[in-house]
Amino acid sequence: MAEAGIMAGTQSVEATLDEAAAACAARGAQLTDLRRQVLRLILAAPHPIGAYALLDQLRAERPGAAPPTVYRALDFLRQQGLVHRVERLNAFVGCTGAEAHHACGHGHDHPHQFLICSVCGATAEVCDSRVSEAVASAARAAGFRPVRMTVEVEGRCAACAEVT
Amino acid sequence: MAEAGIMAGTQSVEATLDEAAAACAARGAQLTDLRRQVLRLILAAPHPIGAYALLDQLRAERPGAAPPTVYRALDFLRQQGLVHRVERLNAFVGCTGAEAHHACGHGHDHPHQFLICSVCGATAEVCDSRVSEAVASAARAAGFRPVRMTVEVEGRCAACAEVT
DNA sequence: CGCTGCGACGTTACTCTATATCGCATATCG
DNA sequence: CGATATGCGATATAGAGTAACGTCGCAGCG
Ligand SMILES: [Zn+2]
Ligand SMILES: [Zn+2]
Ligand SMILES: [Zn+2]
Ligand SMILES: [Zn+2]
Repeated sequence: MAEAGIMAGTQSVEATLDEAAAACAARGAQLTDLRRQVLRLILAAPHPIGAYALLDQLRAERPGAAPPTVYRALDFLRQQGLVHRVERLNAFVGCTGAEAHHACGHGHDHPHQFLICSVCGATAEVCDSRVSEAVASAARAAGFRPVRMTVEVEGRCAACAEVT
Repeated sequence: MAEAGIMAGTQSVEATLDEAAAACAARGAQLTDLRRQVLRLILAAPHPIGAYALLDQLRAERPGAAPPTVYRALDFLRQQGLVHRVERLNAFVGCTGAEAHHACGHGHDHPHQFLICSVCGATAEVCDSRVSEAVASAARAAGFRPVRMTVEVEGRCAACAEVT
């Protein structure tokens, strides 16, 4: 596990961006310059990043940027499964589980879980089918028809747990 | 408005408030008038209610109320396990799983899951230990030490699923 | 060519959510 | 009595998200 967000050197980010552009194109969508810039900022951030922090950084390249600018890009990136929203943090993070989903045949709106370290802020995405099935099963047992689920765990990451 | 599934009549609300006051007292905390008013509003609401909707209603009885007024009360009520926050909705709801937790020996910060109907807005709290254990187990498998978890499922409740 | 529809983006102006402070009153204790 | 803690009123500000409208560029078409 390449430690939540600390991975991704600059090269790797650009490579990911190219892959993302290809994936979008394959679905008839296009990763425009703006969307690419926003995705680059998210991937370059060490941790989940808020919409307004994103906006501040974006303004360096695009002075006219306003909240709708970044939110529209975020909506697109989320639809494409390139970015997830961390509800507990009101922040956004790049999807790091794509390979697994492709292997499992999942589309671009796949079930996932977040492990959020309350010490260092690192956030890791995991995709445990036992979890998603347990949740779905509990929901159905209550007569509920599940569509989307949010599973976020707060605690201490491996690195921060050692220090204790 | 008993549509939210597990609804409480007005009498039941007052009874719940008395129970809550007793539970707080047993822990050395006090359910003051303000906190009681806020909890009453939450329990009387048919659905999870936002902090500012709460504030509007609170001002009817307490004209000077301001955001910190309601947020302080909410913080207290959450600490006491009387109220939960629904992250997906930025809203608050009364705990309806208290009996189960007492039976299980859980304290006042118990693991729970929400089923949120995207059609009618009804939100049900369930406490499935298989879910919380599956999540905790997945977290530990990643070297993570879980402390608190948020599990929220969006979909259709039994009533709204029938209509299809 | 001009017309039209559409998607992406710019721009303004808001609403809603949440927190930071400051300050005052009371209560409780040594 | 002073000292500390809690509850709460009041103002201000930060952060998150949306509505509404306008503009530009481009594809399709008569
Ligand atoms: Zn993902
Ligand atoms: Zn950590
Ligand atoms: Zn509960
Ligand atoms: Zn429903």
